[in-house]
Amino acid sequence: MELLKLSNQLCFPLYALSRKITSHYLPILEKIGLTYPQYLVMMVLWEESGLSVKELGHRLMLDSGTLSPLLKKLEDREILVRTRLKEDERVVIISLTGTGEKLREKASEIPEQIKCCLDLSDKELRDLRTLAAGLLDKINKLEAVHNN
Amino acid sequence: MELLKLSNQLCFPLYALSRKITSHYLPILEKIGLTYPQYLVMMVLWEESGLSVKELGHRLMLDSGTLSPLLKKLEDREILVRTRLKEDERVVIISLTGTGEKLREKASEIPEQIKCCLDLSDKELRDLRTLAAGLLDKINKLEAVHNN
DNA sequence: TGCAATTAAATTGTATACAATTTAATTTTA
DNA sequence: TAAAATTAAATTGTATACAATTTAATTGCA
Repeated sequence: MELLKLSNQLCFPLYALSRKITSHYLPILEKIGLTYPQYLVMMVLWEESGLSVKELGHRLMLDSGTLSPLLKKLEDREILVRTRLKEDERVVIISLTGTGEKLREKASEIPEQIKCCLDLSDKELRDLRTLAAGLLDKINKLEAVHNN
Repeated sequence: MELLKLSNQLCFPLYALSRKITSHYLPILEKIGLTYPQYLVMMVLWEESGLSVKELGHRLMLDSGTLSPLLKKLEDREILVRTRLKEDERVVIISLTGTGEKLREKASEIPEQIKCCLDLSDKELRDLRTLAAGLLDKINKLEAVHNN
């Protein structure tokens, strides 16, 4: 097998598919005024508000270089607030405002809309999610070992 | 199932996994002085030099907004050249220079190194590639229909 | 033919990603 | 306990992505 062929790479289909799926979110997310990474941040915060930037970054696998400006934009729009933790002033806590909480209702239709517009079967979605989540997990564990 | 939970999304594991895998390429690609998207461009050109920007964009699913500055950087480093097509001056043809061709030899070890550092089994790699490539194909066909 | 529509790249503007550095606060330790 | 090490965010700098616009060339059609 010609290893340097694009079609034989794992990385390319994954990279292209990820971007493609993201692009399907755009017109839908536009209606509630969020970008795709902003939507991911909001999903985490809808599950649990009041997380630190570090914890948010851990769950999304994003660093403060990406999150800081993104969170600032959401704060400007009064979707969330940033508060320094009293006990440790280094830590910034991200909490949803009423506006941010309310956005959840508007977002509740999104997963269904995406599934529909991608026209993938339940099985395809599930298989890919399981496989991707599994590998992600494995890579993360590998990195954890490597860092200790 | 709580549809708005991050763990139940397809999009997130795919997005995170794609970035994670890309990040594993970085230290390896650094040695030959390429970024990840630049490496993808080079893989296409090593297979077939002399493509138009449009065709390159089609194969990589990237538009000229992304490719133009990227190609300019590679041209500055004399890895490729851009030539206007005589028969149609709108078209820019991208051709590898000797330097660009030679880079292939340096890159030939990369797929093996990646496979090794990701520590994924052949089966995992193959399954994910097949599934991702399949879905990508399906989505592309869907879009093709939609645009006609 | 001549001008409107189309097309291919490039450019512009906005929003990530992420490495590396900086800043400020907290811990550790000599 | 005071300086050194560590930590959490923010900032800086570089490189994508991609929508939208612009520019220049080519086609199509009235």
